[in-house]
Amino acid sequence: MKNLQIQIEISPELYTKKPDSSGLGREIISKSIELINEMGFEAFTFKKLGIAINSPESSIYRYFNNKQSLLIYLTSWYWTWTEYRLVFATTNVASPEERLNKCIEIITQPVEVDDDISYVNEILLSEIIFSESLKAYHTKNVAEKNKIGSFQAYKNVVQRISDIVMEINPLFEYPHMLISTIIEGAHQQKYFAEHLPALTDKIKDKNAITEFYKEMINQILNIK
Amino acid sequence: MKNLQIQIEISPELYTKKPDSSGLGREIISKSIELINEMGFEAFTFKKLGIAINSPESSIYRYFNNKQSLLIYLTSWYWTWTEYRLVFATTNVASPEERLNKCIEIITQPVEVDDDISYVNEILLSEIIFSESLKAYHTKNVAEKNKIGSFQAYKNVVQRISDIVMEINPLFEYPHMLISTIIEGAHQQKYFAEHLPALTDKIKDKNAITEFYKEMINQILNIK
DNA sequence: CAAATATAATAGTATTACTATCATTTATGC
DNA sequence: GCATAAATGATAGTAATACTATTATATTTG
Repeated sequence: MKNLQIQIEISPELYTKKPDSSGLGREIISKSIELINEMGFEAFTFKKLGIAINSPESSIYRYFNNKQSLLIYLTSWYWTWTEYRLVFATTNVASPEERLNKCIEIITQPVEVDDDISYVNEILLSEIIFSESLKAYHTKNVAEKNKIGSFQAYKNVVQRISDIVMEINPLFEYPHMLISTIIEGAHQQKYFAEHLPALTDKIKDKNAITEFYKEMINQILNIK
Repeated sequence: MKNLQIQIEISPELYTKKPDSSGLGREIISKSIELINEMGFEAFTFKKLGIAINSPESSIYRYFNNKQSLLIYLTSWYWTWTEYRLVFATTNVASPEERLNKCIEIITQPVEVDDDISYVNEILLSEIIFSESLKAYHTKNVAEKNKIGSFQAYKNVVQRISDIVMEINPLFEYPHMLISTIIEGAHQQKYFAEHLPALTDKIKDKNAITEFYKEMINQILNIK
C-alpha cells in the first residue's frame, strides 16, 4: 500500500465542508486524532481543538456540526481504508481459509505502521477506533445517522468478510453476527486488557487476542 | 426466586447515600430506570429525574454524585442479582455442560418476567444493561471507578462462569475472554438487530442470539 | 417533644455546545 | 495585477448541562 497515494473518499453527507479541501480541514482531522487519543472522546471539545490548531471554534463548525459527526467521519475513513487493506491482503490468495485468516488479523489488531498515505496518522486513528468507535453508533440518534450512511463503510467490511465465511461454509447461518462479534470483541478485549483485566485473560504475547478469535472462527467453521 | 425477598447489597463506595434507606432513594432508582429506558442515558439528566419524581435536583445529588455513578449503581445491582440467578439455575445440576448452557441463556437474554423482588423493575433494568451498560465503564475515569469496586459484580459473574468453563476444559487458556466476549457480544447483537441490522443476521426467533453463542461455546470447548 | 436529619426551594457558577456577526485574509478568474 | 468571491479570524452571545451553596421547612428518632 505504501506510496500508492490512494484517496479515501468519504460521502458528503458526513461533513458540512470537505476536510481535505483545505489546509485547515486537514489540520482539523490530524489534530483531532491526536487530541482524542490523548484525552479521550468525552473530554475532547471543539474549543480545545481550536486552541490546539490556533483557529476559532467557529471555523471548525464550518466542517463538522459537532464532535460526534467528526468521530463518524474518522470511523468512516478508517473502515474505508481498512476495506482497501482487506482487498490488498486477499487478492490473488486462492484459499478462502487463508483469506479469512488474513482478514481476522487485520480487524483484530491495531495498526502498527503508518502507511503514510495521507495526513492521517493511521496508528493513532486505529487506537481511536479500538477504544472510542462504539461511541459513534451507541447514541440516541443512530437511526438518523444510519439513514445518511454514517456506518456504510463499517457495514461493507463486515459484508466483505461475511462473503468469505459463506464461501467456506455456505450453510452457516450467522456470518455477520460472527464477524461483528469478532470485530467488537477484539476492540473490547484490548480495552479490558488495559483497564479491566479481570474481564479478560493474561495476554502472553501481543497476538493473543488475534489468536483467540482466529481459533474461534476456525472451530466454528470447522477449519482445521 | 419469586417471593424470596432477597436483598441485593451494593457496596457503599457506589453511592453517597444509600438509595434503599428512604422512599426518595427508592423513587430515584425506580424512576431513573424508567427514564433511562425511555430517553436513553445521554438525554437523561438529574433535572428531568427531579421533575419526574417531584423533587429538586439537589436532593438527588445527595444520593449520587452524577448520573454515571447512578448508572454504575444500576449495573452493579443487575450483576449482583444476575449472580444469584446463575447460582439458582445451576445448583444441584451435576453436569458442568448443562450448567454452562444455563448460564449462557441467562447472560444472553434480557429478562422477561419481573421477579418482583424489590422496587426495581428487572425487565426495564435488563434493557438498560443491554443497551447502555458499556457507558458505565467506557469512560475517562475507568481506573478510578474500578479502584472503588464499581465493576466487581460484573467481574464476579464472569469469574463464576469461567470457573465452569475450566471445569469442562482445564486446559482452555482464555475462559474470561470467552465469557466477556459472549456477554458483550449478546448485548451488541441485540442492539444491532434493532438499529443496525446489516451488522447482524436475520433473527428467525427471539432465541437466535442465545443459540448462536451456545453453539459457539460448545464448539470451542468441544461439547457435543 | 427536642434534637438531629432529610428534604424542599431557590439561586448561582463554570463549562459545553453551539449560533451570529462582521472584519480580514486568501484564493481565483479575467 | 486586480476585482470579486470565498474562507477564515475575532469576538460576542445564548441555552442547556452539571453541578454547588444556602436557608427554610418537614420528618424521623431517641
